[in-house]
Amino acid sequence: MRCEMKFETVISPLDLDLTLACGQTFRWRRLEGSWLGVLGSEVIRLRQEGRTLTIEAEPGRDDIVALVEEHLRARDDIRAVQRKLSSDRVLSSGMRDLKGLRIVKLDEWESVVSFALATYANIPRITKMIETLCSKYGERLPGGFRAFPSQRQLRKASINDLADCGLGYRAKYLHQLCRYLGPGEIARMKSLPYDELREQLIELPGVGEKVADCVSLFGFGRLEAFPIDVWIERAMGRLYGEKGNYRKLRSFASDRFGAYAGYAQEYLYYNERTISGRGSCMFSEQ
DNA sequence: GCCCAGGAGTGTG
DNA sequence: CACACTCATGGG
Repeated sequence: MRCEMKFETVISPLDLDLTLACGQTFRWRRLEGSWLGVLGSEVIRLRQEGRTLTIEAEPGRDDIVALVEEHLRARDDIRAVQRKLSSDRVLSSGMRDLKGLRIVKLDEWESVVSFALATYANIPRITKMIETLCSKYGERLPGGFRAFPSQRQLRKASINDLADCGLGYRAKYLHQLCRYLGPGEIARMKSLPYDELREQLIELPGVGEKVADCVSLFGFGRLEAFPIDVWIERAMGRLYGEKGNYRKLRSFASDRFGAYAGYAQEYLYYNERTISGRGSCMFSEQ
């Protein structure tokens, strides 16, 4: 990548490593102390040194900083988030060490595809599936990078073509998604309240409650969404003694975390995955 | 080889 | 409503 444009900005608090490597997004690669990724049609390199975030990109756009700031949700008031969640005895102590972990804002279409593919797979595999899709169907970008393929680009692929990308049974869902969900529908859904957005997402093939909540949170930026996967289910049982079906756990989270349930979920998710890799728990049981 | 993964869809009691 | 079963596969 021949980066010619260079910018600096401050997003605070921010821990780029925590934010880009915790399973919200699957397209950033860590290389020699910086992060390489694609936002829209822009190849971007990010490097954090203290409070300074350095952004490098190809010349061509003058709003690269705004692009990155939107992706990292620079306008989120993390202090307000943590103040609100600090009333929760379980989260209050450990979450201070995670204040640099920010929710990211993904492209809506990319989020639907990514999390529909993410069912019943681990993160390395999800990463590979998406990488293969991008390399086969995404627009060519400088430096051998690829944009995330659009709905129209993916429509050209048959179910077998998609299965050849290692998608398994998910190939059929993606094939249908390309025919049911277009830019028009996405534009319309942006203005819906969360509960209606969620209902309409669940109507899509391959999208159930969990995927709809991931898409609501990461794609449509609804911070009240609380996706419950196996890790969160485990964490809620262990830390809160809370067990049951999706509806019950979701209701518990909504009552407890309210408008910032998405951040609470990210803290719990990070912690649960970390301790399974022989780390120690950041949160104390209730 | 075995186990499990940021589950969804479908059928049954 | 709650379960049970299937789906297809690769990474650890």
